[in-house]
Amino acid sequence: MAHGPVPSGDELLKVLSALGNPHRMRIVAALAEGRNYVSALARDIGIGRPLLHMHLQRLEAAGLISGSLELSESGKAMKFYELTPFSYALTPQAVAAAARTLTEEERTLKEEEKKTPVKETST
Amino acid sequence: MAHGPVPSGDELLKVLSALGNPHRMRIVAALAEGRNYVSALARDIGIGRPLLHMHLQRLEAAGLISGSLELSESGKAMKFYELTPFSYALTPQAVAAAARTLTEEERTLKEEEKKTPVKETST
DNA sequence: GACATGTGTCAGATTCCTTTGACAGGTGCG
DNA sequence: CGCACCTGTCAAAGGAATCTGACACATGTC
Repeated sequence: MAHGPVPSGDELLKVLSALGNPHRMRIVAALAEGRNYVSALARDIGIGRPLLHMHLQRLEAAGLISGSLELSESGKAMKFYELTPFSYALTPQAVAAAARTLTEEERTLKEEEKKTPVKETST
Repeated sequence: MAHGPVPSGDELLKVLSALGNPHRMRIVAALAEGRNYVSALARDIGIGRPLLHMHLQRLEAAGLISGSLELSESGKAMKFYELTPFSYALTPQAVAAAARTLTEEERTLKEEEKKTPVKETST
């Protein structure tokens, strides 16, 4: 969590859009009381597993939570999620600074790629 | 700045979803350099007036900016927008606290209320 | 083997958000 | 009056995000 000073535009955008959802806020709230595994978490919040799975991925992609697959003593595989101690200061200046580093509009980027020979993606 | 300590869930949700958009972040960035009126702002950012209008309303609804209709010396009506000095601390605890005060999907709630006399909860 | 628990993914339906173009005013100026 | 600038709103289209049900797989227990 090294974004105390100035997070990049894309990073902040990802965080904000990830947190700007009631279900995901509740997930964070649930994880704030301790780590938990998917099924129990789904039961706890009251949503389906597939849906929770999607929200968890979104939160993890934003770097707000992290999941680890562990084995219970009984031998069953269980994926535990816990939240990452993040900290963002939301002020006009911070948002403005981040906005200036936005590389958004991938569409525009792709347009550029069509012009520029984009040397394949390491595949 | 009336939300230093603990913003309500709905308020924080509105703020986060408002800021979680590249165009709106850019709008905040543009307004950070000073107040401006709609048409000029649209030209400045590079989007259409109707679209900008919608984003401005979203930001204003979240309490992040404020607009005032003024008259230029020539007599033309121009709507100036300027940003409000907001400040939110984005931490797991803050989000968790806000999430607990979240109003349940008003839509679903209303629907349920109309059908069933609400007999759940209280567990 | 049947059952309950855990994991994950998929396709499809839905709903929400975003975006655009056209429209309807208003004013001042040549 | 016609042009340029300002304001606002509307409906339709497009796309992205959300949500659901069904599926496949693994494990331990009865």
